[in-house]
Formats: sequence, C-alpha cells, structure tokens
Amino acid sequence: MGRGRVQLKRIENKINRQVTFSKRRSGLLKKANEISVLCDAEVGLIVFSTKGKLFEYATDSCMERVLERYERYSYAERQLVPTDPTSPGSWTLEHAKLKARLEVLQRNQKHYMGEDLDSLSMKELHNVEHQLDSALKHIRSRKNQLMHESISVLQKKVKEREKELAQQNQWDQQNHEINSSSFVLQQQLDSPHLGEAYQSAGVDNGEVEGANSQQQPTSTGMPQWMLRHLNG
Amino acid sequence: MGRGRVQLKRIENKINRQVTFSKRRSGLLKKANEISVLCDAEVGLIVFSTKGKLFEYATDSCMERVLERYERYSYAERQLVPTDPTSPGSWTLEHAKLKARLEVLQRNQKHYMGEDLDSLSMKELHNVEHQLDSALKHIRSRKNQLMHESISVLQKKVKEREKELAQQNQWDQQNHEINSSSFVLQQQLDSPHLGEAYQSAGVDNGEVEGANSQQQPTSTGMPQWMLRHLNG
DNA sequence: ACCTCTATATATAAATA
DNA sequence: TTATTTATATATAGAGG
Repeated sequence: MGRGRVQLKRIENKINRQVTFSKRRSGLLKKANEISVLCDAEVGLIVFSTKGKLFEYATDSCMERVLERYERYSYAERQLVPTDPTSPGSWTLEHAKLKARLEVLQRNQKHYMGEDLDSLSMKELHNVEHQLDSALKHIRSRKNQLMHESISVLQKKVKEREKELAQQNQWDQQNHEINSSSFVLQQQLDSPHLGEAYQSAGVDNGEVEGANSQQQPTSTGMPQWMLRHLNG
Repeated sequence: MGRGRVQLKRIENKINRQVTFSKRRSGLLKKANEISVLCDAEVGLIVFSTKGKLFEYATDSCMERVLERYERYSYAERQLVPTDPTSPGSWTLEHAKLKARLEVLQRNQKHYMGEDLDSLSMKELHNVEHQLDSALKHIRSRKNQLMHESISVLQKKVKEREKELAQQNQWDQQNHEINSSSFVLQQQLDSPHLGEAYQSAGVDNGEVEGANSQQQPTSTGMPQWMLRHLNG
C-alpha cells in the first residue's frame, strides 16, 4: 500500500523498517479495535518491536481477561504441562493440588460463561440458570445503587452551586440580573423521569463499548456525561 | 473501506456482522503476519468471535512464546507476586503464577455469582452483566435443544406404542374393544400449541446475538412431567 | 459459510518538512 | 523522531452466486 509494492520479507533498511513498523503498528491496533467494536469480538493483540518494546491492544483494555480465556480454550488440548515426576517432595503435591483446583474452577467458570454446556444434564442446566439469574439480579441492584449514589452526589453539588449563585445574585441584584440556567438544571435533576431512565438503562442491554474507543456514542442509553461520572 | 462508510459501533444486523467479521478477521491476521515479517516484530493476535470461536496468529506459530514474553514483560511492571528469593528456580515462578491465576479466577467467579460486587466499577459491572446475560442465553438455548430432542424421542416412542396397540386392536377386534387412552396421549403430542410453548420457554433456537436482556422469569414454563422426564 | 465482483474507503510507501 | 502530503496499493461493504 503506497507508492511502491512491498515484498513480504524483512525490510533491510533500518530506518524504513522503523518507520514502516510505526505506521503499520498503529494501523494494526486500529483495526484490532475496529473488529472488536464492529463485530462484537474479543481481541487481544501483542506486538514486540525488534528492540523489544511492547505494544498491545485488548478489548475492554483487559488483556488479562483475553489471555485467561485463551488459556482456558486451549487448556484441554495442551495437557497442561505433564508433571515432572523427577522433582519430588511436597512441592509437587502442592502444585498438583493447585492445578486440580484450578481446573475445577475453570470448568465451572466455563459453565457460568455459557460455554461447554453439552456435558451438563438438564438439572444442572437448571441450577446454573438459577444461579446466573440470581447473580444478574444482584449486579443490577448494585448498578442501581451506584447510580443513585451518583445522582445524590450530583444533586448535592448542584445545590451548592445553587447557593453560590443565589449569593452572587444577591450581590448583583442591583443590576437586575437573572440567572435562569441554574434553575433549569435543578429541574432536570429533580425530575423523577431521570431516575427511571437509569433504571431501564441498567436492565436493558448491558452493552458497554470498549474502553479504547472513546469516539463512539454509547449504546447504553445513558448520556456520555453520566457514564463518565460513573465509570470512575 | 468499501462502498459505504461504517460507523465505529457494533453492527446490529447479525448477518452483516458475521460477514464483516470474517473479512476483517482475515485482513487482520494478514496484517499481523505482514508487520511481523516486514518489521521483524514478534506478534501475538487472539480473536474470539461473538460465538466464542477462537482465531489466532503468532509469529513463528508459537503463541506460547509470545505470551510468556508478554507475562515476563508485564510482570516486571506489575510487581505481581513478589518472587520468593529463598527458593529460586522456575518452579517457584510457575507456582506463583498458578496461585495468581487461581486467585484471579476465584475473584472472577465470585463476581459471576453476584458476590463481592462492591469492588467493581460501573463499567466492570456492565461487563459482568453483559457476560452473564449472554451466558444465560446460551444456557436457555441449550435447554431448549435438550427439550426438543426429548420430545422427538417421546414422539417416536408413542408412535411405536401406537403401532403395537393397533395390532392388538386388530387381534381384539372381534371383541369390539377400543383403547381410548392412547388416542388422547397422541393428540396431546401432536398439538401444535405444545411445540410453541417450548419455543417461547427458552431463547428461540440457537440465536444468542441479541444483546438486549429481558430479565425474563427464570421459570421455563415447562410442565412438571416434562421436567421429570428431562432431569435424568 | 465462502467466493466473486466492483466501487469506494483506507492504509501506507516515499518524499518532504 | 514525528507530521504532512501525495500517489498507489489494499481492504472491504454491498450485492449476487
């Protein structure tokens, strides 16, 4: 892409290689983000430059999560490190126990993530479903709580501001100035509809855009300023 | 790129999303390979589709090496698990890694069970909610599938029984005996309304894409006799 | 799901600042 | 190094098999 074709082989000129690396790296990260957002895919991208510098992209900025999932995915195939029988002692035992627990946890987690369901009976499916349903309720409740707390904080701030402005108005009274904007804001925050909006936003689609893509509009139904306030 | 511009947001049409995913995925893998070769970089790329299928690229086809390097790199910064200096060697490191992963998994699992939510930010809550919602859809879909299979089996059995009874009726014809109970049962299973009930009970067939979460009641709408049959 | 065929949108090599 | 410009090479959206 560009003025000249490029052979698919190492660029020998060091300067060109560095420049190309810089350009293509940003292009690659961009595309990784795009496919993640556009296609609802989970992506992890790791790039080490020749000199060993690290660049990375991960859906939701959480490489940990991607790698965990990757390891879980290829766990079954890889036979997880055939334990070395030569190294003796309780260390090996400890280690084996740990691995066993890890495996159990991972299997469970798979189920909680809706994967690997074929091995479950109908009854087990029922159990998991109930568990997840209950968890979802807790989570939505917690979200609601957070949102209400945020609203309280905001309201307090607005009232303080209201007070300040009132004082200022007093001072400016002789000039017959009227500050109407603060009144509008207060009304918005007092409106019961606002609270309802948050409630439905929480229940509705749990979609959250990738942390890396700040440009796009949110699909949560929440206004940007609210998300920004809440995300902290 | 292409005939129309594309907003950087999730493609809602699921067909288009899938097609775009396929195209962009190959493009992304290609570019990952190109930068790796051209610029002598070490690259690891992991992509999970919405449905959980894994695609990957790694320099020299060795994701293991890339991930190890990555962990080493970010270990230094993150000070994860201060290595015990008394017992040296890779064993300790391996062990520490295992423990760290176990801890992470346990923490995650708690979250997936709706516990220990206070430590989560709003964004993280959103993510967990989305994940659980998606998992629930998979589980309900799987349940549905099981139910349909069971129904097929039952129908087959009933038809066999029907045949047997028909023969018996032939033999008993001279006595003018009529077996009415089998007729009733056959009617129940043939009723189209029954099938519809199962369809609406779970997620409709394999579709898991729709992100919107209906906090539908956990109850499946299945009659007890069906459950009893399926639970085995 | 995957391929083909365009018209366009993007990415980027090379030159330049 | 990093940014801007420009000419081309690629990638890919949309439509149809």
